Amino acid sequence: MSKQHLDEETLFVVSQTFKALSDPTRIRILNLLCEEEYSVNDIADTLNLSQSSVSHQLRFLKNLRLVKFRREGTTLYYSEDDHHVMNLLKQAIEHATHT
Amino acid sequence: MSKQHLDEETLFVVSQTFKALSDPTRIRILNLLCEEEYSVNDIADTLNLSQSSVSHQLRFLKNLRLVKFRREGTTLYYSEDDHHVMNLLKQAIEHATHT
DNA sequence: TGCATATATGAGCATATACTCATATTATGA
DNA sequence: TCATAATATGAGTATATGCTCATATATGCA
Repeated sequence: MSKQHLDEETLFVVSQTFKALSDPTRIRILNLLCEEEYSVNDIADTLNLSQSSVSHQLRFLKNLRLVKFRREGTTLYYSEDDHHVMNLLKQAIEHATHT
Repeated sequence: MSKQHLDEETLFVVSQTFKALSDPTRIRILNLLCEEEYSVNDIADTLNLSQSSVSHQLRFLKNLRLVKFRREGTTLYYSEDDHHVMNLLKQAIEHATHT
């Protein structure tokens, strides 16, 4: 099941994935998006964050393909795009709240 | 299942847990320890890291109770201490190697 | 075209982090 | 007690990161 030696690429992908989940702001954003889609400003308002900060973090998450978006006029609605990673987050939250 | 709002402490615990898993060196160390116990120098030799670096990272992981150790003379044998977090790591590795 | 709204982006800054080097601590055995 | 082996720790440094502020881009509409 688990490998004796981890190659460079696997190591990079895994560390980047967890890095995405290691920041409280990104966790809060992903925790919102796992329920339903949100616009950038809705995320900022809901979580009391600046528009710029949210946009920067969304770009980060989009680069890792953890979120996606659809356009409606000038508004972009973001939603989750990696069920597996979202599952890792949910497990960790479950674990943290049960201890 | 998932909470609407994440309280400060949950957010902190979850982010710290993923931060532990977000560094390639720590991933390599944990990947070793999930198989069997290793001494500090064995880890350093196996992974080609300095003794100091390994010791610093082990302290980090020990503070989060992700690893534990037993003493045998002057040698400390480290092993995993959080099955759940190890499971998160294994899942991520599995996922990364299957894409 | 011109203006308003929504979002993206770049620069700058303060903090966090992971490493190395040197040294301290701890336990063992002669 | 002294020397050695294994590990821990502190200081210093280079890089990464997450934020803010200002500005750019893009879409819709009059």
